[in-house]
Amino acid sequence: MMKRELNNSQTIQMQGHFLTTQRRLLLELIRDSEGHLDAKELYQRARARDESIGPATVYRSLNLFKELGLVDEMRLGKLRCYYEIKKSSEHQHLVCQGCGKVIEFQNPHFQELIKAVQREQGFKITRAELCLEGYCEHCEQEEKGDD
Amino acid sequence: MMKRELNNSQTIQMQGHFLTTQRRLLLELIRDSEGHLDAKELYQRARARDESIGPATVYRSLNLFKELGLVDEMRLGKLRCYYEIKKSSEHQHLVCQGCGKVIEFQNPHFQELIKAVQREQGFKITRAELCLEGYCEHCEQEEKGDD
DNA sequence: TTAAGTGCAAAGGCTTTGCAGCATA
DNA sequence: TATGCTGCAAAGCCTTTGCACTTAA
Repeated sequence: MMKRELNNSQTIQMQGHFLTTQRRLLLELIRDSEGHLDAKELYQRARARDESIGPATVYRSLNLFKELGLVDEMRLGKLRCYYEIKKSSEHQHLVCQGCGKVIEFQNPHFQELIKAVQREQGFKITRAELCLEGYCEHCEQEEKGDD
Repeated sequence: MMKRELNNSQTIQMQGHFLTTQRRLLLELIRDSEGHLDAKELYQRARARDESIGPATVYRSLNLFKELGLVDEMRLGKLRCYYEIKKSSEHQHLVCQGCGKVIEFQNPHFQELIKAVQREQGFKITRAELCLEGYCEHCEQEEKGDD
């Protein structure tokens, strides 16, 4: 298990806010999770590594990270928000309803779609999020078995 | 202002559950809103027409309607859930961040995209929801003015 | 050093649940 | 009429806020 330290660029990105032990931990956890954690889960993982961290710090940090543009907030599956370190390249998410696995993907049709809607509806689109749910190959097999 | 009554097909769709005064009112409100109400807003509108209705009834009814497949639940904009009477044809939503207007649209690229992802990721997709946010022509103008 | 950040606990929203009375099929 | 539904109130979550203490720059 790699445990890279957050580097100086992270400090710079804090834009004057302190990069505290707690914030560093939270950023590490978000990054290491490959981006599919909700606030509650993040709190639990943080707690496992720092007994004294409180939920308030988690929520405050998430809000700060969002504000600074360090993490993206996504609504996948049910109603929960998931967080991930902001990436330069756009990608969308696919959630397996069987095992909860989250897959990231990119597809040229997506950009096509955005452009088309922008043109046809006369909207300037600022945020586009695609929520796909379904069953991965493995869970699809199991589903069939259960019927 | 048209105020069509819910017809018998609605009764049938209740699948054995009572079509009570409250449920009829809620379904009417959801339908008349053209589908972009969250639970709180629905409660307020219901309250305006029936002083005595409580939030519990609204939430219970929404859960029932979802269960029966009478309404669709969508996550648009912030984190709120919006409800609309289920329609046969698929459509997606576009929210204006300026005025809150919700536009429904369909675009062939969307189906293309779903098919492509299904094929490329080996997923069986069961739910697909596209969340677009931006500024409509009118609000885009105002934005420019404010800068 | 000192302003910003933290933990704790309490408060705030929204949603669900338990229960006695009411209304629909 | 009898079960299911409702309203009320209380409880449950998740998230935010206030305050005194701590800590990073």
